[in-house]
Amino acid sequence: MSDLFSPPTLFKCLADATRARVTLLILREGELCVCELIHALDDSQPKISRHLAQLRSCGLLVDRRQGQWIYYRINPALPAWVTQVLDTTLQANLPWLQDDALRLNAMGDRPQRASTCC
Amino acid sequence: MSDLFSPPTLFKCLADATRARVTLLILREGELCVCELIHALDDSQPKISRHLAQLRSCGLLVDRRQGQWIYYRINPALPAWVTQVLDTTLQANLPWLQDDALRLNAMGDRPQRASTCC
DNA sequence: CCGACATATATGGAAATACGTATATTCGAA
DNA sequence: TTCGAATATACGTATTTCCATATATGTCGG
Repeated sequence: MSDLFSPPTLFKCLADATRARVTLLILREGELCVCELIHALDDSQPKISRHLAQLRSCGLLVDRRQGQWIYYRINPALPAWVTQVLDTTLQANLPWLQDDALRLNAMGDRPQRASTCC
Repeated sequence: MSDLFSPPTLFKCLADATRARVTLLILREGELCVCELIHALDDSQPKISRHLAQLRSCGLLVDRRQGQWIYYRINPALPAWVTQVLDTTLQANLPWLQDDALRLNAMGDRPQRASTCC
């Protein structure tokens, strides 16, 4: 069911700067919640949320709720070529992501993931 | 100078079905002229031409004129990651391209490239 | 130079997309 | 069950993108 990806379908998901930044930052970090993304991208909540919904509905991202937070990560069931495209793009564009990554790291009060606590 | 490619810039170029088909078919075949693309995609001349202009102006394709024909190929000076994204996408989506490839192969009177004659 | 062919561009309108603002939903704590 | 925080969605609008039609440009053969 992850073979709904034709090339233009995938590329449309990533053709918007906000969606590309969100996707690559999540790939880099493993998992991020919405408030972390809002902070890292320094953008409005509805804007981030709308783009997350789009990435979720096209199958690139999956979410899980933990308490009041909703965490997004790359869909682990993605076709191999999609994963490969994302990896290649991330590795070659780390500088492009740097500002977002720095803002993320500078963020205080980041919520604890279940996996990192207890 | 080929580093004008941020991720969303590249993905925007490929986010349209016509442009993705053109790009991947050219990558598969090495070089194609406009009339071959029109035939392979079974689409109108202005439509193909407009998308070719877009792919050329964003730097993905380069063209050369030979007589009355204009041949397009992948820009050989592309950043490595872009080439890698294109290769990965092509290899995993050959079935998606098959109809276009079949129409191309079924085309009679294909113009001769300079490299293949003389 | 002229006509035929290959390709490119201009133009106007339709459809898709993105955004800001406002509002709804969901959860946890009290 | 009410409040506040986190997140999602609705709605109206501005912008972008795509297309079809018409026209322009450039090349070749005569």
